Amino acid sequence: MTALEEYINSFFGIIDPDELAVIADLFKKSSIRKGDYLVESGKICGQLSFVETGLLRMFEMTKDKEITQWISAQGYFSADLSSFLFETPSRLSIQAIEDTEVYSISKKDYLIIGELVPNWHALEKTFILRCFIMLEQRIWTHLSMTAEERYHAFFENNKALFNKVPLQYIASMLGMTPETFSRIRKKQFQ
Amino acid sequence: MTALEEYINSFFGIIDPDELAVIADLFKKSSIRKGDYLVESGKICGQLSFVETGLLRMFEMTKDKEITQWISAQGYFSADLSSFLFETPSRLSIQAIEDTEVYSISKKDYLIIGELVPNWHALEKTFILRCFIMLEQRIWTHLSMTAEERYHAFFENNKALFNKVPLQYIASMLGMTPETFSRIRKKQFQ
DNA sequence: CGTATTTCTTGATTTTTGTCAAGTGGCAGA
DNA sequence: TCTGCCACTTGACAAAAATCAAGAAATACG
Repeated sequence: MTALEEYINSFFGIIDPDELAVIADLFKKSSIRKGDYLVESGKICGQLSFVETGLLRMFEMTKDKEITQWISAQGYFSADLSSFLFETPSRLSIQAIEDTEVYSISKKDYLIIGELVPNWHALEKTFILRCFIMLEQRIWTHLSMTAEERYHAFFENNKALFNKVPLQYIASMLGMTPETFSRIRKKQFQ
Repeated sequence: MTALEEYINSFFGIIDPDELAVIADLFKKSSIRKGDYLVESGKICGQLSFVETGLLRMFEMTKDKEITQWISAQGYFSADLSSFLFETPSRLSIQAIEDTEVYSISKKDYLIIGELVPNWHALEKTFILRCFIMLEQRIWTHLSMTAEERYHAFFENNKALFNKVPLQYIASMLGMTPETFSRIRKKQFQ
């Protein structure tokens, strides 16, 4: 199984190998230079992408600052799901934190999958539902944990990110300032 | 259009009237006494329900307290979506805050819809995606707002709830203590 | 290399929020 | 009507987190 096929399997559920090959074939590889955008706020998110190498950051502007919503590393997908599926303007921007390679599928090709794979709607439902569950989990961390607890929970599951991503982005994604993040960090190592 | 049909339409998207009638017919009305449970944590959530009258509260236990995740009033659905769709044990409990009437569909009947309504999978996708978007919006309030701002944002859109729901539940749902909630409230009215 | 820029850290302080404890008021049931 | 819960409020205090300002470290780049 190729790397891309594994990524797809991990989000859409187990797929028949032949069908999986058909689906994977509709994804096209492309590169995004550090600082460039995969999706720009206000435009329609026209593709669903899986990260092969590099890092993507989803963020949204407030009046006075950017708020990072999510960071996608290898094996994760990146897209504004509601913009991609409903074809509405994206509120989020997606930018490459470093040079990044992605496998992307266009909306047109995404719709073709439905014709090629009999069981596609069930897989698609699984995919969206898994995204929903991830967000439920994340809301839970905000309702039940302090900033420090959110830090540790995230650190345990994403140690690799801490060497590669500007920490201010992780701080923002966890709902705290860079200063608070830095102080929690200091405590952790002394 | 019946009330139930309107509730369904508002979450699943516009549905052909004949199909809508077929779907609505699979929902059965039932009553839940104040304090009784629609879903119990650890068991599988076996139905998807729309509230006709009354109030339901979704909550989850931590070591030392209950955290309210959501309150469903008239027109809203209530279920542990991932438990209902994946048939996994529910982490949440759903309890009636007051005597409540719901229209519920069992998992068995829910699956039958797929056979009766050709376009059902698209509607179902819309439904889950809308739930996803609601959670995205909610995470945004935790990343970008203070407790006081969350209070006001919620108050503006849910004024009616404030007369009917024990305020401690709303406080919990917004991620603050009852005391903080009470103080913000006091400021609001003086 | 060295310099500029960005990112991260640290300290001092303020603001926000939580905790603990006591008190008020309503409301249901004996 | 009285009693005993609940839910809510309030005050005093503690803890958590944000802000502001300065400096250190890392990184990018000529």
